[in-house]
Amino acid sequence: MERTRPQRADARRNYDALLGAAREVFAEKGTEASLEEIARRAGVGIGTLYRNFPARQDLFEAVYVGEVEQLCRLAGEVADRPPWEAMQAWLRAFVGYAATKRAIKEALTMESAMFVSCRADMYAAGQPLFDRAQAAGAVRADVSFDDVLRMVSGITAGSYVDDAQRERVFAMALAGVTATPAAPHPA
Amino acid sequence: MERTRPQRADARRNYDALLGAAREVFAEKGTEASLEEIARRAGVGIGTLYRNFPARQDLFEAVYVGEVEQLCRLAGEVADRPPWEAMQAWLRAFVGYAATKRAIKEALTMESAMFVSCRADMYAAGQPLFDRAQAAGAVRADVSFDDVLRMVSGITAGSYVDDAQRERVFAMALAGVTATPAAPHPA
DNA sequence: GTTAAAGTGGAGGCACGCCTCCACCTTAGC
DNA sequence: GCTAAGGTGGAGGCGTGCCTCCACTTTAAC
Repeated sequence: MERTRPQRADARRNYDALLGAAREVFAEKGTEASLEEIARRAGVGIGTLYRNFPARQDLFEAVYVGEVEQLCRLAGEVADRPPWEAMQAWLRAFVGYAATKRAIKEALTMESAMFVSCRADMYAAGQPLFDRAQAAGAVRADVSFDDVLRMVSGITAGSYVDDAQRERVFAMALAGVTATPAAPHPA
Repeated sequence: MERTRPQRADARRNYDALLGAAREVFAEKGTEASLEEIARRAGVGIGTLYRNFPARQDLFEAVYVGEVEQLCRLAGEVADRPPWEAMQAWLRAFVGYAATKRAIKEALTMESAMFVSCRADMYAAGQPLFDRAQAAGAVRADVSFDDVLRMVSGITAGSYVDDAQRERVFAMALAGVTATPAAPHPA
């Protein structure tokens, strides 16, 4: 955000390459991914990575901030759609961001100042959509926004046979968000 | 199963200690946990671990086999309860086994012969409960047993504020299993 | 008690990731 | 073109995990 970027052209190119590589690698391997692999993939030396991002946390935060900003923006864009449709669209975006895909579960419990603040922004953006959907009766009354977000992260981080299954499972879980609390006991 | 156990008393003690430690450590750290930590926690040398379990896979399988057997046994025990109640009880047990808790997601896609066979046993045990619940109308018709298992593993592997939230989220997701496919669009 | 078979455990070689440091290369301003 | 400030990248020290190997210890059979 207010991170001072390197000035020289090559420096800036490297900075961007690192960010891109980090986005990819974090998406594939989670927060614990090797920094050397990120540097390799960005085509820069490990020293350059450390010059730009002294700690692993700094790199991950730089990626994460971008994702969160997009998510916040999206919340505004879908606000004029019907409550449940808007909520669903936002949740889909929430799981869609590659950088957070494998790391988002871990991110939900990280403690650094920037994480706490980003999480607050993200929740602030999504919560109104949730409240509206709940008020409209599209979401059961006994769950919180946080519950839904964690459920969705867990499901997304899981492994599936193919994307169709992932989508099917996601839809099934979403149905649980809308369903009435007491599960039916037919038979 | 037909694994030949060490004969000497101390050897057997060590074998059991290793299995117990592995169960704990795999539960906490997933399949990639450090074998040296397992040996440390079992109070034996790393050499002893390798004598009993030449490959990481062997150790994990030894733990996993035990869990799967219990799960298969349980399927028989709950079979006389109402369809949905039985299914639910079994799913709870499925997520409850500590050893697989963090590792189960990974285990679902492992390729070794023993994994494939264990998975087959586990599915064979759970599938009838599922089919019965589906036939009774307690489970929506457009999902498979595999879908549900993967959803449940994903949710279980997630992180939560406390156990109450984990339970709440699990229940919410289960409601999705029973709900009708078409999500309501009120308002 | 003796003894040989069984079992032990940790040192050590290897690989890899973390992070620091600095000799060298690039850039931009002149 | 020249040059110094800015930037680079990888060698190297450290830690940790993997796995092997074998001198030593323990067991149990006699």
